[in-house]
Amino acid sequence: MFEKFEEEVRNCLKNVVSIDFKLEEPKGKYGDLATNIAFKLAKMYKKNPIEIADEIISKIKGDFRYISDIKNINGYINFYLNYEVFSKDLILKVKKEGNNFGRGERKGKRVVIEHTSANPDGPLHIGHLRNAIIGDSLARILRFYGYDVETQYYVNDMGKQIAILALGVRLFGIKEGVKKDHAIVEAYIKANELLEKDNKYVEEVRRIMLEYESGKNKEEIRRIVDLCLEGIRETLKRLNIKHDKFIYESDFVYNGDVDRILNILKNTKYYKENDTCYLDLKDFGIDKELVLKRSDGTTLYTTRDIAYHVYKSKNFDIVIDIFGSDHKLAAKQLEAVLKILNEKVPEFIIYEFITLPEGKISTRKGRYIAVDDLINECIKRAYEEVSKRRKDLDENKRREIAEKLGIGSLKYYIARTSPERKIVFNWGEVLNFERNSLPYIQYAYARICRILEKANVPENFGVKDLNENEKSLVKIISKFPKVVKESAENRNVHTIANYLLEIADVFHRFYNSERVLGSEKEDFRLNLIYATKIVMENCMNLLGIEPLEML
RNA sequence: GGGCUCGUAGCUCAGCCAGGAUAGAGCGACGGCCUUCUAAGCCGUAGGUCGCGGGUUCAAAUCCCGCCGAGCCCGCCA
Repeated sequence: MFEKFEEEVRNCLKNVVSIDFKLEEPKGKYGDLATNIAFKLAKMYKKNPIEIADEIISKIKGDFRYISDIKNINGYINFYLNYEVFSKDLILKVKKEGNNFGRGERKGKRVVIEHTSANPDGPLHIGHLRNAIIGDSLARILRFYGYDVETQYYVNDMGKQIAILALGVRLFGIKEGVKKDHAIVEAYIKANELLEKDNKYVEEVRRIMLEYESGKNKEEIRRIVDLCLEGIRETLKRLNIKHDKFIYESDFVYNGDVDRILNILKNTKYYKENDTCYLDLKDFGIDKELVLKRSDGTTLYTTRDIAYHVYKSKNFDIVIDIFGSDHKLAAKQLEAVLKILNEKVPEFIIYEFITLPEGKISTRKGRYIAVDDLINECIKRAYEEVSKRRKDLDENKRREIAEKLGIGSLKYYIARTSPERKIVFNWGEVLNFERNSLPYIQYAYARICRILEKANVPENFGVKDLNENEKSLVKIISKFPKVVKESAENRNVHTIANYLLEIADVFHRFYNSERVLGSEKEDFRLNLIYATKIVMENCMNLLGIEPLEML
């Protein structure tokens, strides 16, 4: 809605000046929108910007719905919002559109987002979590913005690590009575230990790999992989993260795609052979040669990944990959190869790692925190907190709140940090249930729910003489569509998370000094907080976090 | 050594892409606010050479160059 006000300001300025200008939101006690256009013109005409601003303002005329006043402050032209009319329009719109408020128009474009894609050799750990949360939320955001989004989990069910896993399962079996992915990783870790000790197992792994690529152990390995995925999916389900499709890497070998693409590449000038087949990508600024086939003839992860990306390129308009920063080179290589093949280059969302205070995460060495354990710990801590604060609630209710608050807090913590910032994992920070995190947001939401429980939101309401707290609330929620656009177009998730926090912040302030029930403005305020509630819900939906009516 | 990313208050971060009017939050510290819609809240005080040095500009945390510091990558692993 705020964009309507912007549009009005932009249009009236366009009628007066012909150069490009930028609108900004002043921070302090200035207008609701301002432009520095007078400074730009002052330079061009060598005149005082204050005079120019006056001149521009005098030329602006017409009937405006949302502009109530225009003032020249030190050369900045400030536009003031007509809050009475704007608030009414906004609230009516939000009420009418409900959970569709802020939704973008259909773009008619198919987007594929690949995320999580953790190797099926063990449970998800804290590093995968960031990938999954960013990917899932981005999918929700782009869908809401109007794209046709499909999410895919690329299952790396081929290559050395899977051969090692197969060896582990052959030798040690899969423990019963344990969550499948956790049982699988035990065999995997043991096999890795053997490999370090005894060379004969290295040869064994090589043989499994060779046989597998020719299709020999297909069923055996698929069974192990699917078992592990069963566990991973269970974890993702608890996190409210869903993939539309699971795409198996090995399928690109078996269906002939990999060979087909290798043949195409063979006829390019980049293709080279010695013991191996590789691409020389120096023309793309990559010194490192990209090996496509080992000397024993087997393909590599990258080879198969190229085939996967060609498939995505052919079936979608926009390809988005969520990658850890350790995959930056791989991304660059992939980009180069896809250019050679004349296929769509993906947009890479690169995130930095979450590290443990004691060092790097390694599934192979069993040094990681499983997401399952993390979730349980979050819920446990949330439960303690809820129990402390809500002794009046019964056990079941407290457990229910703790479950949602614990998982939501974890997701929120990761979603709100911009991806290029590395995170050193710290229980105290992740599980901060005091202020400024999800509980703070949920608390604002619960406060709204509590008021709305006690009164109906009247259909009709008058709006007049808004105070600062009311204005702030109106303004912040009116920006939601704009925030969605920004978040979607920049492909970032933390914008939404931070915006949601801002709404909660503004609401808490409002709540603290303005009475809703029993006030003279009860009708208006009920409508206002109801609209706030809807916008908060819409935000939480984009983050895959369930709003809590009570905490 | 080369490539990429990050460096904003004691700590954790937003703002940087699309440069503008006194750089925003939270934690921690100190001081206030519960007979009224949940105090998981609100208000106030203290705390900043926006890593350092140049440049572009009327204007730089934001753009450009150099340097310093931290992280990641540079496998016939994935």
